[in-house]
Amino acid sequence: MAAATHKLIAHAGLDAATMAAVAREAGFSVGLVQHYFASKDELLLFAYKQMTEHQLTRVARKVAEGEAARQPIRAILLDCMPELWPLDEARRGEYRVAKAFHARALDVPTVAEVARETATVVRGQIARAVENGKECGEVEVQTDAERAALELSALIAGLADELYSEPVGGQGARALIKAAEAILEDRLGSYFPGECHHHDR
Amino acid sequence: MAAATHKLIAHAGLDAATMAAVAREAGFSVGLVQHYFASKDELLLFAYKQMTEHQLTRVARKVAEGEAARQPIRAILLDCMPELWPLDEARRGEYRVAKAFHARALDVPTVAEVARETATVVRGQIARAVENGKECGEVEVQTDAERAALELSALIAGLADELYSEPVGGQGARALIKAAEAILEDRLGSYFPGECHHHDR
DNA sequence: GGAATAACCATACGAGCATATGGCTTCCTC
DNA sequence: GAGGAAGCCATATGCTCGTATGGTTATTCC
Repeated sequence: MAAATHKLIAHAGLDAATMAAVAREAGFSVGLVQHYFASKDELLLFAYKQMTEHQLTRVARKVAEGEAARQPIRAILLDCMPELWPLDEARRGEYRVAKAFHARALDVPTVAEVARETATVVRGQIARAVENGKECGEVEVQTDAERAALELSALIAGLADELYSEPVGGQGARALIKAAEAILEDRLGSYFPGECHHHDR
Repeated sequence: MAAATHKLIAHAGLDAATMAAVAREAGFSVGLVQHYFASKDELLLFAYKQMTEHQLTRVARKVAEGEAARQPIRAILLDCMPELWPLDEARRGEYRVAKAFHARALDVPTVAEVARETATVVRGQIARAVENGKECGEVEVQTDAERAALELSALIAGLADELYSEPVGGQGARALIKAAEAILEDRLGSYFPGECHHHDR
């Protein structure tokens, strides 16, 4: 049911996600949707929460993989961040849903709460990565981790917007993606200039 | 009339900007609004266009002032960019309106066109500033101006999001603004490391 | 000065929506 | 096997919205 909601919003915006449309898309009746969700707001909020959870889970898995492979933190971050970019149709859909809810967050406090929370989590994880980088020698010790996390998370979000405007698959899109990746790499390089000095045991 | 629309959207979101509400807010009848705008879409698009025009005009004035005062390009950019940040109630309102339309742009091509165009203008102006910086010695000649503009515009947009989440006026807000300004200053510093070598005549 | 054009209004209409209501079935559980 | 909860549905209700309609009052221009 949340999947149907996601699909509708991704395809035609929040306004298209009516109770009737969700029910039809999910193959149920309107009444059943009401049976599980007391109101439309509840349904939307649930769908939104679930999507952000999925995103964060994917990122967490990538982090775990990177750590298992003993990759430097810089490389792990470089691998994770484009997970939030609209690089294929699935992630373009997520981007659209996220944007729709960001607008809704301006007026609906419960949505704003979720948006704020996920943003805080992302920034916190980046900040922790920078702190870890200090310990293992990738990051200079005087670096302000919070400030770095602020810049990096802002940059990711901003680049996502720029990337979305170019339709996927074209040559212009490929060039843009290259540019965005290069920017991210550069910026990560400026915050993580060193080599990890930990040795495999 | 566009002002009334702006006010409503800024205060309560796109959904609150109904024909009746706009008419009431502007002190006219619904019929008169219809007389000037063939459809609601037309009204919304006009209001959006006008707002972006206002923003770009303000920026252009700041640029002109900075050039008249022979300020270095880096300083002019540092002065202009926060113009798009939600630093006071007026600009918070503009931010909300812009966000609402960005979401709408996902589904309405005419809105997407305007959003895309203004984004292109902003990026183009930054790129031109970088090119100018090369000529006067502030920027290293091998710098990729398009890439720099991409990063800077993404950074501004991303930082705007981060800034908005903190309510204005608090101490947390002031700290965040400081941090955002510091980041922007740093980044401008990395793209504009030199001094202008032009002399006053 | 008269006709056409523009400014301006109240109200009607019809569609779409969220939600409420009252039901029917299935499946546990005591 | 009675009964009650949970799964499931069709339809009614009432509201809000964009737009259509048919006007009246100014203004302008020949």
